[in-house]
Formats: sequence, structure tokens, C-alpha cells
Amino acid sequence: MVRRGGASCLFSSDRIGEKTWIMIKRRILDILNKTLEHCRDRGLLQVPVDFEPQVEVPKNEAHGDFATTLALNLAGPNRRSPREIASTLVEQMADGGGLFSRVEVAGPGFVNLTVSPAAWYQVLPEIQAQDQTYGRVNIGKGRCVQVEFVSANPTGPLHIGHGRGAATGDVLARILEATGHRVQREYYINDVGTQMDTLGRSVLLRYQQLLGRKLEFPDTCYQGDYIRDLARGMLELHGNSYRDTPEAEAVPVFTRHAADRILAGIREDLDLFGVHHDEWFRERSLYESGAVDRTIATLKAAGHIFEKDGALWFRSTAFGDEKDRVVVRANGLTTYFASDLAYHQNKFERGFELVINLWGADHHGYVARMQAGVMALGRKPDSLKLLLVQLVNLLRKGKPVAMSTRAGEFETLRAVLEEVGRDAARFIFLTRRSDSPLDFDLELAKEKTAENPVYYVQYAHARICSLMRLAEERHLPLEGSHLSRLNLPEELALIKELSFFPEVVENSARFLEPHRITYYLTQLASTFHSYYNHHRMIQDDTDLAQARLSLAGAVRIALRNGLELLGVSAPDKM
RNA sequence: GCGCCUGUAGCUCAGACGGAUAGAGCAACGGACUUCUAAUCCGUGGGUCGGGGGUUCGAAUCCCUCCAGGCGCGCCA
Repeated sequence: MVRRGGASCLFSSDRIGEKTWIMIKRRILDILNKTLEHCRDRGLLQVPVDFEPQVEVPKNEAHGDFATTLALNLAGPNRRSPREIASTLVEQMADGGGLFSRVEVAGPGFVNLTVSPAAWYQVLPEIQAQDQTYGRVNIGKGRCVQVEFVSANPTGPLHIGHGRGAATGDVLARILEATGHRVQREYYINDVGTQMDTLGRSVLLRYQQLLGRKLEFPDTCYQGDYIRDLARGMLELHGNSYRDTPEAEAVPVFTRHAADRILAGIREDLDLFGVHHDEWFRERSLYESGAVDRTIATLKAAGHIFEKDGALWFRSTAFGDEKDRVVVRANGLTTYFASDLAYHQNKFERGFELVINLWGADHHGYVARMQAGVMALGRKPDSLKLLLVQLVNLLRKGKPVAMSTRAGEFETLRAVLEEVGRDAARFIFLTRRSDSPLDFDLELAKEKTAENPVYYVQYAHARICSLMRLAEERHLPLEGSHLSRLNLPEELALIKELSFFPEVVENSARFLEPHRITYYLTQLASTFHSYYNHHRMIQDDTDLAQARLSLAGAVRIALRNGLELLGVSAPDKM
């Protein structure tokens, strides 16, 4: 059953180790900072106090593994040419234990850095050692974060748009967990208001029809077949005992029955999708506990509420909204916004330092007032992040599948899951940034070809597993000390790409963009497939075989951990 | 009308903090399985980054303006 809110930030799974970072980039930054310090101390360069060197990966590989723009950025303050500054830096730079095989000034004043193969090789054993934790980065430092997502009204089954929200929210939560945050997943149930009344009335009318009563079923009621099923449920439970009950009395009974049933169905759908919420928070509880009244009183005491035309208004314009908003109507009823204010106050009272809400893109007109509300409640505006999830265009062989809740002919999440499976659905939902519309082709999602990115990535993983099985049969060592045999450019490039994984995860968390993971995995799989097709792993030269298998093993770890973040399985064979 | 978002190859889209010659997948065309999984790989063509102006040593990225599209603008939920 649904639990009441109140559980605060009690999660204690602190599985994030400290040593979760591939060191190359960090080491480069250390060297650069030390060099700058050295130059400043000896009066060779003026360095602004909070100057931080930028290290990037050049597009052109002839420009080395990394490049820094610091000479370009220091040119202004020093009134000297960037190339001159770059030369000074390079002269003064101490090589940190043979990290670089080449350092040179190029172009307008870039310093290009090439990392020595020996330093790259160290990445592989480190990935092996970190294994399951590779990719975890502790940037959250135990910060309490709540992700509220799906939160569909219990008026019908989840459709595919909710599925996208579910996948995005769940993966976001996984990414935040992997980056040292304590995360709670929450579902907000709008169980108050006219939509719920409409639901109850819809089921009641169908119930009466089942009892043989001739009546018109209005357009304003929910049309889907599931309403008839709910009515049949009531019939089985209660026979005809509500046949002549006055509507005002019967509707709440039907509403509760319908909402409970639908919610149970929603939970099943989410379960099937591998999505689990820690907390199911009922809007009704905010009224029952007096939280809504309390929040309005708080805002009133702070001078953010005024009265006009018999209604109470929240002065959201004081916080950047374009107009003020009603919280209590002239008829005495509170608005949806009022309970939302109370809900967010409640979230902060539960101790969350960051609150993330995923909303359907059609709510975007609501963003400014909610942000205003958060500020009025005395919180920093960035303690609430509102992410908008755009529409999903459901296609079948490129042609749109009609979707309309009203007409009752929508494609449910469950139907999609049954057709294409959990892995494909999750992955495809995350192939685009959430605020851009997504085409979801059912036929493509089922295809077991290269066009389907899910299989592409999973196949790379299965392929490596298959390699390992064969290597074991032939008694080849999977680990050893022959990494220096990896001297092909594509081998070094693959190690380099592997080393970026933690940074991808980190950025994915920092910008709240799960699609970065799917992009990275697709790219990594592609690099590996290409490498595999050009070079034999298992072969007579056992030292070389061992080195290549170590590399493949590290690729497998990154693929597996990345898929794990997406909640997608990493099969051993396909 | 006001506000927010978007505009990158034929299509779908990546490109955090401004960096060197703008990328991927699909589609099109042409190739690679006696050898570790061809659910794979390789090659070819394809672009005034919506137009214009500005800031900068340097702009797809920042600013202004115009154009085109999407969404939002209730004492609804």
C-alpha cells in the first residue's frame, strides 16, 4: 500500500570510495598548477588569483592527447604574446614522473600534451581494481537529493510519455547515487480535485450501464476501456448496492476504488520497467495534516500574500514571475498551486538539499511560479531544479501511432514494454536530451540489427564475454604484465576513451543529463567493434593476447557499469 | 500580444565552461565472413552551424536584431 510522506533523508548506502578517479587529467592539472605557481614565485608570470587552467581534448589527434589554453588566457593580464608565455611555461614545466612523452607549443599559443604510453597503461589495472566501482565519483559528498518523477494522476494507466519520464528520472537517480549523493525517488499522487471526481463519476456511470441503465456517457468523462473494467470490479465487489445511491454519495466511493486500482496498476507497470519509488506521497495528506494552511500562513506572515477580489494571491512577481497567482479562490477553495507550495515546503523540511522534479513539457508555464514559490519559502532558487520531459512520438515503421487519452486509444507503457522489452525501451528513451522531442519507433526498437543502439552496445559486451570464455578454454592468462605490447594507436586511443568514463558520469550528474551515458556507451562500443574487427585478440603470441584481453576486459567493465547506470542488462551472450 | 524553448549533413540528433580543419547514427552507393559472435566492420559522397550585425587574438557556443517552428500564458488540474 501507499505510505504516507515523512521519511526523511535516511539513506546510508555510502558505497562511494575516495579513490574513484582515473588520475591522468588530475595529474595534468596538478602539474600545470605547480608550474604556474613556480612561474609566479620567480616573477616570470602574472597569474590572477583565482585562475584555473583549462585542459581539453583536442579534436585533432595530431595535437596530442590534451591541450591547455592557459597561455592564451594569460596573454591579456601579462600583455605578452600567448606563444611567448607558452614557451616560458613549457621551459619551467617539470614532468611529473614521465607523464608526458611530448610537450609542445602550437598554433596561436596552445600547449599540446602527449601522454606517454606507460602512463596510459596504468589506467588498465586501475580499472580492473576498481571493477564495479569504476565510474563512481564522489562529487556529491553525501548530499541529500530527491528526485520526484512520473507522478502521473491516477486516472488511467501510464502511457509511453510517462515511460520516458520514468526512465529519465530513474537513471538520473542512479547517476546521482553513483556520484556520491543520497537519493530518494518519490512519486507525487494528485489524489485531490476535479480530475479525481471525473474519474469516480466515469466509473459510476459505466457501473450503472452494466446494471442495464440506459444513459448517455458524456464526452467529459474518461473514455478508455479500463473504466469499464473498473466498473466491473465494483460490480463484483458490491453487486448492485450502489444502483440507487445519490451521485454525490457514490462518487467518492467509486473514486477511491478506481484510484487505488489504477495506482496498483501503475506500480506494476513501473515494476515491470525496473523503476521503484521510495516514497509515494499523497497530495491529500497535505490537506489532512494542515500543511497547506500552514504554508499559506507562513507566506502571509512573510508578507508575500495579499487579498484581492475576495481571493488570496501570492505575490510571485516579487520573485520574477510575470503575474501574481491565486492560492485561495474567492469560493474558499485552494488552488493546485497552493498544495504545490506546501508540498515543496514539506520536501525541504524533510532535509533535501536539492530537489529535482521531472515534469511533462506542457507544464513549462508553471516553472517560473514554482521557482518564485521556492524563493518565497526562503530557499535558494537553485535548490529546486525543474526538468521538462518532452513528448514521445510513437511510430511504427516510421508512421505515427495515434495517441489520445480522451479517445482512449493511447499506447500504454505496458503494451510497449511487452512488445519491445525493458532494455530497448529504457535505452531508447535516453538517446536524446530530455527536453527535446523523441521519436520512438516500435519496429526499430525490436530489430536486432546495428540500427538499434541497444543491441549495438549489448553486443559489444557479449562479444567480450565470449572472448573471455574462449580464452579460458585455451588457458590464456587474462591478466598480466605485458601491457606494453599495446602499442597500436587504436589501442592507446581505446584506453584513453576508457579513462573518460568517470568524467562522463560526473558531467552527466552535474548537468542532470542522462543521455550523455548512452552517447558514451555507443561511442565506446563502436571503438571496440572497430578494433576487434581489425586485430585478433586470441592468438599464439600469448603475451600479446594477454595484453589485448586485459584491454578488452577493461572495456567490458566500462560497458557493464554504464549499462548498469541505465538500468539496462549486460548480457554474457546474445 | 507577452514569455520560455528550439533552429547544426537528405532524415534524427551530439557538440558544458568561447579554442586549432564542425561530429555521429540512419538513409544512398560500393566493399569485407575457411580465422576470436557479420546483432560486426571498412570505404565514398554529403554543411553559408536559420539570416544579418556585434564582442573577441578566436564564435555553432556570448550579446543585439530579424525569420521560421514548438510550447506556455485561467480564481483549471
